[in-house]
Amino acid sequence: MVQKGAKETEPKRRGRPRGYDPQAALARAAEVFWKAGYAGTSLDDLSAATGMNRPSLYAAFGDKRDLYLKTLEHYRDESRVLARAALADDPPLRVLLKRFYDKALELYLADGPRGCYSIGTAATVAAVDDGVRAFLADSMRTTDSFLTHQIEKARARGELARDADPAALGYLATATLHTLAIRARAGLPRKELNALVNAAIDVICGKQGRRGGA
Amino acid sequence: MVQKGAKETEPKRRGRPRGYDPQAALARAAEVFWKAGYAGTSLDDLSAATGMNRPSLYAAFGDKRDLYLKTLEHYRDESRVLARAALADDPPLRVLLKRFYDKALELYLADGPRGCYSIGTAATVAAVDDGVRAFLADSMRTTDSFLTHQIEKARARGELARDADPAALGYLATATLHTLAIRARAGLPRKELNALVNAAIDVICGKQGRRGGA
DNA sequence: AGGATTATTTGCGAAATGGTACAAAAAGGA
DNA sequence: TCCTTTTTGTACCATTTCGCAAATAATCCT
Repeated sequence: MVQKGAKETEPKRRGRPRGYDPQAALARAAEVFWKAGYAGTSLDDLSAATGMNRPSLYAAFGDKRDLYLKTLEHYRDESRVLARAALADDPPLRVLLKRFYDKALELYLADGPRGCYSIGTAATVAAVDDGVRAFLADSMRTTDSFLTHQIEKARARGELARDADPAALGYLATATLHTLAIRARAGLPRKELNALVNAAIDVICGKQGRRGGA
Repeated sequence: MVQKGAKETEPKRRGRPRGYDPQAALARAAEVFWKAGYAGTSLDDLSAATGMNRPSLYAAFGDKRDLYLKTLEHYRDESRVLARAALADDPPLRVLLKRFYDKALELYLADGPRGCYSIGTAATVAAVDDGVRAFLADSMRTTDSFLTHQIEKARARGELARDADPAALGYLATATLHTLAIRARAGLPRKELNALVNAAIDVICGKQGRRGGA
């Protein structure tokens, strides 16, 4: 029988070979959607970005909406990899959050001030498309849970005040990510975004409102 | 000479009278842009919403982008009225913030889960339109300043710890507004949004991380 | 009454958009 | 070699989109 997961034993597919890599095509498509949003991106734009003609895009990914949803999932999966990387050596909360936000900012500023793909584009579509709305809602709840869980761990390890409320701080940690996403897209300078990151970390980690030096 | 500002002495305008009120038309236009975003809203949609034919829309407001920018300004002006109303009787910071966020949520949920007009639609356009980006950046800085200023006042009045940092807390207060805007648009239930408001207020006003009831 | 001014209406045009049918290309298998 | 399968390419379609020209309507002014 066919061995799944072993690339070198994959049987030769009949028919003409694909001229594209699905993951690479999704990443290319996301790049153009990231700039102009869903409605502002045409099939010609997507075709040019992926190097695939329109019938090929349809055959590979379905219609425009299907493709967009797949790019959102692709972005979510890539973002999770980044989040997990921040946990690699089980760092203190302050270090974890700094890494997390810095990684996010790298992503949000990688190709000019594009901000977060999900918030920058899916928020607009969410009001008129239930599938996109569900994706966005899920995405936010996942972020809440991730950050709240890290804050709980930190409190249990004595890094936070005993009466710190992880749910409340988790909300604020997610709110920080969201505001960074929008501010990055609005072109605010990296220096301001860094200041915001440091401020948020100080508040969340218990140096509330202290005037902290870098 | 003509008396400006006195409506009853305004001279009769020559020519055919207008069949629309500019402010009402802007509000109607904003309603449709609010749902589908800038690129997802057609001139036919705007025409139907405002009751004005397309040439009239062009004559009154300019092209589609001009109209959109005018609706953003209209929304900004209306929002400022709401913010000032929260200040009417110079309340303590906790009361002010509660009012501010509650008013925002009323606006964000007034016609189903539409969220904030500016963040829900302008963020997407910002990446490809410098005018919209500038509007969004300005808008966020104005909110920062407003909230930071209120926090400074509260600290001066002894409502906050003496070492509270208004700039840091101001950022978090704005971040809270932004996350509410996105969550509302993503259809998260009002109950969750209320919980987030209460959590943020507790952290900002100095009951950091306490597990608060109701 | 006629002219000037301003607003609305009708109809149109060029271009763009999302999607599809079908032929051709490129492979595996008998 | 021929058949089957999968993918790509070409051409096309119906509809939508944004913007505009010109005629008409509704007012004020002389």
